[in-house]
Amino acid sequence: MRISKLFSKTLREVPTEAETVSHQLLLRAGMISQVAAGVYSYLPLGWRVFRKIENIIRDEMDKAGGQELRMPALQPLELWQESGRDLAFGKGLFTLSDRRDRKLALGPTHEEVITQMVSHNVQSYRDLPQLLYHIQTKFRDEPRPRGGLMRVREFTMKDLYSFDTDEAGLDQSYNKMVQAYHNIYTRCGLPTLVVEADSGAIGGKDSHEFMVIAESGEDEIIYCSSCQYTANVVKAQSIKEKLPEEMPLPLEEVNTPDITTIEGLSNFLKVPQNHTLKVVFYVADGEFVIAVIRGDIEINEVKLKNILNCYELRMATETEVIEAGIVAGSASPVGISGFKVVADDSITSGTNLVAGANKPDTHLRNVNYPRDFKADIMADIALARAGERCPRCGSQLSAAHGIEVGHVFKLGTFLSEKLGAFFTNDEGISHPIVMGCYGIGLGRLLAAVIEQNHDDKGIIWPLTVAPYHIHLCSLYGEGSKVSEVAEKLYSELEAEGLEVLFDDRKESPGVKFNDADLLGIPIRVTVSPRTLKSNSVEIKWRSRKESELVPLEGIVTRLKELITD
RNA sequence: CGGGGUGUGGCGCAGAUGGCUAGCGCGCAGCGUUUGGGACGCUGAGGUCGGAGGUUCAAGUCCUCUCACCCCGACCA
Repeated sequence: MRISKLFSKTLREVPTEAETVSHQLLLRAGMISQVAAGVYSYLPLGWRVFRKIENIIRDEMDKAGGQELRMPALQPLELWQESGRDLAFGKGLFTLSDRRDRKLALGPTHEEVITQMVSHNVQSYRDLPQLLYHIQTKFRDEPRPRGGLMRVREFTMKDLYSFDTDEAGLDQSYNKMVQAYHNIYTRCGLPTLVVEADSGAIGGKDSHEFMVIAESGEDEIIYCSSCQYTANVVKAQSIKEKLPEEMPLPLEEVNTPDITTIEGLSNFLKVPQNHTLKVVFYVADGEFVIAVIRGDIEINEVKLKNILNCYELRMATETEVIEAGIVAGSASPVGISGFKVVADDSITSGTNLVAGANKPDTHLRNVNYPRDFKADIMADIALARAGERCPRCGSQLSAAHGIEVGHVFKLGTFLSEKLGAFFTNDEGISHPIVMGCYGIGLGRLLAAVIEQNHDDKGIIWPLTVAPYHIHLCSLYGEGSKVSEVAEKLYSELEAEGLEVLFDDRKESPGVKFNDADLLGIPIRVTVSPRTLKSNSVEIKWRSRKESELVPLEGIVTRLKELITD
């Protein structure tokens, strides 16, 4: 490809809307173009990278025994109502009506479609296991698209679904996929971490995410460097410090003027924060819920949501709290009734705690569980934090940010049961098929590759996903011998099937080199009067600092070797 | 959805107290001079100032409404 003919242009200045590195570089290199919030076009160079990633994924899926098929983006809404997941996805589901006013959804994922299809095609244990996948556009009405390709509303996902007769089979399929995913990321030049994850709207039991560690990542990972425990914060656990037991004392009211925060309370009464109780008010699918936790710990809303088994969980608004007759700032579960109380198990340790008195400017000393209040649900709803101790080995936990580039789920049988995907086993008994699902967002993966492979000048593509392998630069070309040599080299390389981007423009060396650095093609080959003096060209890897002069003779085979090594 | 911010040629921006032909840099086109890390000169093209309504002799500038986009939070590949 000649740059002089290339549709996209590079940008000198960083577009103001771009914050993350990959977004800036994709825009500057002319790889993508925004159409609406969270909706992008891929321009020729970006699309080439996309297709390379797609092919790597396809290759690994096929190697793992996957069969590629293709399901539609447009799906009947009924299917979602049948599985009940229209509620789980909520507003994230794009819906529309056809001319007969039949309701349709743009698929945010494809479990329903494939499960229904499998229910028609699989009757016997002899038909299992199956690994089916496709690479298709997904639509999700994200509350907030962001970071360029990081989080968009229309995106391409590779999703594979496994169908097995039992848990052991599922485990096998699951492990195959985990291995295939590792291969994919490695081939894309991305080191990833497998972390324990929450399954969210997808549902199911075990679930792991593949994370690329990056400052710009949206996710927080809690990990233990001594025992390899790694989990998404929303899932992570930590050991809660046990507090010494004392003799329970009688309840005592204290006046606490204008004290409404745990910190203020702790300072005012000279009581450590871990000797206080914190209450937070939520609305879970319309029901008012009180969450109680030790004052020094934060509530993990994902854990809370899972315990409550609800579709929508949000903090209660100020008016809802007032309408519930609660004194915010001095609230506690002591002496309050009519609400569901969920308590973190941290409150079972420690005695004589300080909690609100449910009266303005008043708190209670010597609150003891379960003497003074009861919880409807007692569970772990705490947010784990770096510095706390590992639930597995007791060492100190650390935290890092990550980009979620893949997610795998052991779904089990809840969907096959709902959608009627059963098989007959060798004893003639009908069983629900055991399912798993495995997704990779291609655009996000592409962005993550850039986040991991760039410098202040631009992108540094790994050879495997680079839009082209060779960036051929001719300096001061027009009408000279340089042009003759470069043109000849270009056609020879193309004839050999090498992927070459040829900068044949009438631009100064500075412009060409800067563009080459920005575009990040792995090998730069420069032809100029200077190199021709010694009958050679200059070869420079984008990833390295130094360059070398290489004789023109045999240059094509030399380059071919560089690329295949 | 809550909070913050921005909309002015393709890109980045400037346009106090309203004032006459809306500027600058980059990019783009033509000509000339340059030539290994974003060269220089001259000439030129390109703008419904996000949109609608209003105030005024006069609106990019003031008022009302609205739309879009970005960033921070609650969600996900």
